[in-house]
Amino acid sequence: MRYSNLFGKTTKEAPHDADCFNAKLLTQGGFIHQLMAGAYTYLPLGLRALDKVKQIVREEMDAIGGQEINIPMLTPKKVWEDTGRWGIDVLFKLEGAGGKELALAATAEDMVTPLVKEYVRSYKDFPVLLYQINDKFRNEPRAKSGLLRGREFSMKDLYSFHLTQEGFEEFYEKSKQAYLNVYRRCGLNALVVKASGGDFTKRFSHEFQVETDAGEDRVYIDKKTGEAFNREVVPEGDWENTELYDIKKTIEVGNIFPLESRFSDAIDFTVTDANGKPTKVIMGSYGIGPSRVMGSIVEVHHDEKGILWPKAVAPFHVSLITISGKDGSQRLEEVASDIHDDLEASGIEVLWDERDLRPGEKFADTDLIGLPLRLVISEKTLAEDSVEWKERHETDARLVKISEIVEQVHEWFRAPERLTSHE
RNA sequence: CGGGCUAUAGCUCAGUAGGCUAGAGCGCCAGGCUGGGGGUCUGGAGGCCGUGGGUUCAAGUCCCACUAGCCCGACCA
Repeated sequence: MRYSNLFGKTTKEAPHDADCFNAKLLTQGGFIHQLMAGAYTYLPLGLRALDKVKQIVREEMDAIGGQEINIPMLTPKKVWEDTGRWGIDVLFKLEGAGGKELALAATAEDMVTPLVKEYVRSYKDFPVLLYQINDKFRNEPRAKSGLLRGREFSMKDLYSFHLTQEGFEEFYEKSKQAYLNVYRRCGLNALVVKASGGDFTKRFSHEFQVETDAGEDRVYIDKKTGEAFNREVVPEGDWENTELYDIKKTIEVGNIFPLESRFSDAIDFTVTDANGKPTKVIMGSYGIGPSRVMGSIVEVHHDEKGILWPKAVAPFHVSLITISGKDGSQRLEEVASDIHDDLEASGIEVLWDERDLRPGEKFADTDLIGLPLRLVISEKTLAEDSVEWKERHETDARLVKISEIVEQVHEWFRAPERLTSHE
């Protein structure tokens, strides 16, 4: 893609009210634009990054047997009443034609449970593993921190339905692993944290937490066992005991939740088992917010110049910069165009900055946007039949022969990534 | 939902004690020089000073209300 065709502009100055790195850098880089508190428009760059996160989540959910569906975000009052949740305060309520009472989906147990009840005919249809990736709406009293806490945000929610406790437990552990795969692939190092099961269950639920200053949570890591706990399950009085716990400031990037039969009971959803006896349906819910993950990646991977996207979620893989003199040479254009086309043809996404700007401005922009590999072609490099190669996390550049550049980019693209934190 | 801060050009901001015919930098438009880290010169366009009310000879500036954004807290199944 040619930079001059890209919708969205970088800005030199940060927005006046940007507090945290993700809001500041994503806005400055032209990834997102705030519509109101807690709601952002994704511009082409931002949407590309978000879609990559979603795709990783999708692949990992498919890998553990999840099937993707899409439930409307506009929902009738009845489903929330049936589960006893019409009154929860984060629900956005609205009135439809004829005075119908509606709500925007804040989560989907209330819709997915009756759906499964209707389609399941026999114990042989179990387990059922359904997920969706779409926007959720929560009327948060206070939206904050860019993409980290919005009123409309993207969320993948998976729901599991089992008839046996063992079956559920097995899947629950599998999902934990799938979640860790998602974070690893996104360049995040997530802690598995025991948290309260809330009203639904006496058991622990599990949160996935990433260490960052922008986070609003605290995680307590038992110095003896290495186990991590959410504040709500740390014994009273031990909160600030740094002899017992390592305390870390974190952002929650996902959680998995044993629901037992909280929702299936609410709508009398039981199934006759092989012995002809009615059996409770055991559920679990598994949430992960791609938009919050995207914001967290920026919080963890940035430096004073801008973002450092991990290869797997970068909006483009390669930043190709041409530096032309006053009268740009024909050859410069041809070499760049060939490299661009060859790479794109093999699935490597290239943002070609062919704008007629001074080099410094292009370098500043590409550092801000944070694509993992930068290639520069100028009269200087052409004189060596070369292209300049510099990865975003490196300080020094080197020259690569034009004849070898495409193959070397392929190798780089396939190689496992060395991820470092830049906070 | 309590407490605080903020609102002036597209963006970031300045605007002293009420005297404004409202400024700067960046960005934008036209042109010159320049061409490997946001360079430089000349000219230009661009404002209901968040909204409504009040005080005053006079309000961007003071007072009240509202709206919006941000921060702290509470909340976050």
